[in-house]
Amino acid sequence: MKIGELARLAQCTVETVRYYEKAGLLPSPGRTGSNYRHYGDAHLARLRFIRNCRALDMTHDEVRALLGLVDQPESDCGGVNRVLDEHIAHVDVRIKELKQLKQQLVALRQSCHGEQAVLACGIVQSLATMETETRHERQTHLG
Amino acid sequence: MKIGELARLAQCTVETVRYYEKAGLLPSPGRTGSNYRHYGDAHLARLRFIRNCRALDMTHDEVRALLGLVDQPESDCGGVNRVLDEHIAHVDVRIKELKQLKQQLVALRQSCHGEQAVLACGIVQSLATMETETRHERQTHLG
DNA sequence: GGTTGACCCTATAGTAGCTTCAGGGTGTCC
DNA sequence: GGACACCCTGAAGCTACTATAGGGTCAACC
Repeated sequence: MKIGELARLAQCTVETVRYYEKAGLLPSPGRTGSNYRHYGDAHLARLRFIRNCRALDMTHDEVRALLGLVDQPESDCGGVNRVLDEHIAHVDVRIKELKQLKQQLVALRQSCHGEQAVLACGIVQSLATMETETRHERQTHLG
Repeated sequence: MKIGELARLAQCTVETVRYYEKAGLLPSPGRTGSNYRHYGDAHLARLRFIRNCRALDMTHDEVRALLGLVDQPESDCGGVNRVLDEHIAHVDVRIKELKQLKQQLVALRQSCHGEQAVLACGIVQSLATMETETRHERQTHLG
């Protein structure tokens, strides 16, 4: 099949497919006489795998790691489990970070007591003077 | 003060300060005879404001909106409250998304029943065959 | 035979928010 | 005058794409 059909079947764009090829996630397919990419079912399966991983917010490095493991089908699946467990841990960390962030934001929001002037607004004053001991270094790739 | 001291006081890097200037968040300071940037306390206050907003995961657009409001100190602070409320809503949405993602991941993780071969692993099989009706479009700038 | 339209190709630039690097100038101490 | 910390600009790199420019291919229709 040609790239347009592949993309449709995997629910992504043609540009994304070409991008994955350049990024080394999807192997380069054969070409027709007119230089069109020509894909088979194995390509579709691999692309679906990649899209599913991406839908689960894995990075390309994580996907690459999984694909590397899948390409050794007789080896045991401990590595797969490990990648997933680490990814779940990333998600957990990010949820905790965001919950803490929300608390900070709600507290900040409450420091405005309905004044009229921006000058007197508790939010603006806090943002201007807060010493950022509250800095959080992002622990994961999840923004 | 020079850029190095400013950066130290605001807990960021010199490069970040120059980047904020180019991005239009921090006004261009005066220059010394040897073309060094020369900052005053107003610059420090503004930089701290920006860094605090960024520590709260606001985008540059959100920060720009807040700075625009702050620069009209007599106007009322309803706009500030609105920016904050919207940002809190973004954070809420992202927390919900991540919780749902975690559920998917945990379910996927449980589909491995301790097989040895990658080929038979329920995780790998799911990732290869799942139809991604579970696709989630990101609703916010928070990754 | 010409042309329309859907599809394909490559290469490049843009997105956010920085970080890093190359290649230089400045200022002060010893 | 040499070492070293600091400053400057401009461009490239990061992630995971998306978009754009400028072209080639193929089948159908008139």
